[in-house]
Amino acid sequence: MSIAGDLIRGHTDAIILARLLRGDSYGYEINKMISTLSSGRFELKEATLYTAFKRLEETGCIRSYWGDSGAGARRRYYTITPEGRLTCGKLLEEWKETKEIMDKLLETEEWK
Amino acid sequence: MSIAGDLIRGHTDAIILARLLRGDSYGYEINKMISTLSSGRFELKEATLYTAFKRLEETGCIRSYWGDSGAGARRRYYTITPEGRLTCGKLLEEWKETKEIMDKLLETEEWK
DNA sequence: GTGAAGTACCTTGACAGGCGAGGTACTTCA
DNA sequence: TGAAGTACCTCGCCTGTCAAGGTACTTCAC
Repeated sequence: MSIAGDLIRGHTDAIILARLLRGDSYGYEINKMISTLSSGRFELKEATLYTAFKRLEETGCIRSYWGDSGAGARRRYYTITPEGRLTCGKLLEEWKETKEIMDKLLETEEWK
Repeated sequence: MSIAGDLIRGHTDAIILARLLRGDSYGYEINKMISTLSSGRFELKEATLYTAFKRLEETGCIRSYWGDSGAGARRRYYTITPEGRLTCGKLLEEWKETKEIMDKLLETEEWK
């Protein structure tokens, strides 16, 4: 089964920020991580990812810099900003709440 | 805190179908249920709701009929179809999976 | 008897995020 | 030499959400 994009819509920022909380990273790696951690069931498309980066940078949640790549393709690294940490905390909180509420709404037993 | 619609995007169909699994209902009531069960933190907008009904009816997941309203505004009731039950099961399964994966992706501790 | 508030439905058009498709550029290895 | 992997990026379409607007009926307070 593959999970459609709309299911994680609104959560991509949270995923990215949570990853950056653990240290700087770059697009390709983050994409790989998502795919790996989800055993290939989630897959953020590149277009989606880079749009998200742009959005997050514009809102001041992350900053980017070019890594010095002696060999191989150049990488653009991203760092989370204090602003981003704040946002991330909020999004994590929201996810927790979303889960709780969704579980309540999807309960097929007992109603009223 | 209020949960933006994008957070449940892609899950509205599941919410509606899960509700109809418990018996026929109509738009206004479903909306109220969502608002009540979530203590006002989720709120499907009417436009969203009716768009979803239309979509679900077009895909054969639900069927509608006008309730005989002796008094008060007329109500359009919705029934879940066998097809809808199937879809609902699938969506519930997907939600479970989404939760697991999201939790893994949002873990801020341990990476690698 | 009138006007607000509640019940109940519906449509239109704007907007935003995801993504398919396409592109660039470099390296490694068969 | 060319395929496959790493790594970046953009354009334009599609779809779901929602603000705003509308209709129509009932109840209840003033």
